[in-house]
Amino acid sequence: MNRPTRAGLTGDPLEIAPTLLGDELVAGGVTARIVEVEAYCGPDDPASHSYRGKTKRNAVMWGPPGHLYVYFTYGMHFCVNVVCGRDGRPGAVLLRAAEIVDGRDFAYPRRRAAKRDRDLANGPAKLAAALALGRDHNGADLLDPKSPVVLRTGATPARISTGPRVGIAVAQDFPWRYWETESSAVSTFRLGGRR
DNA sequence: ACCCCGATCTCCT
DNA sequence: GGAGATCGGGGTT
Repeated sequence: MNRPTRAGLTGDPLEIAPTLLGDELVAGGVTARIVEVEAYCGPDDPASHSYRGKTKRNAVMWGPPGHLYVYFTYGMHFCVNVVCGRDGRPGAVLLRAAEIVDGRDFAYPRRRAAKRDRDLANGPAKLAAALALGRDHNGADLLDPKSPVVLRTGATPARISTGPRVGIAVAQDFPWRYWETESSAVSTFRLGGRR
């Protein structure tokens, strides 16, 4: 089992994001092969939680790369990001979708609405739910084998597509979303409203 | 105290 | 495949 390096996760989120495709996130008895991600570029990116500076909520993004940034949304869901900023600058890659390659028996009961394998983690909050990730995992070191959630390297997909990020109303011109072209487990696209 | 934000589910077509 | 309902928390005033 290959583990990513801290250096390999340090840099411009736009460069790190596609390299995470094909990697595996392991938690809660489930292994998820990442098939869709989005880059969030800190102070340069109005859609990033870190755009307006450091707060208690987003502090993890200023920490070392390779840690998990977990945020709560819609009053009932969590989404997870891999921190990747260089020199204490905030940056992160949102993990949007994955294929469950191991531990389906754990994932299904956590994803009551999932009818088929590809529904288990074809969205950021679904991914978090399938792996039972939540508040407690915020700040976890993905490179520490003792961590409750770890990352493994996997083969980068042969074909990668890019496009606008999902559901955000700013910076829509930037193709900062990356996905494995032929994966059936990518999320459904929505353009953000407003503004 | 207020306003803004967003992912998923359940129907329905 | 699409539309509408659902909810709690973060940040700022």
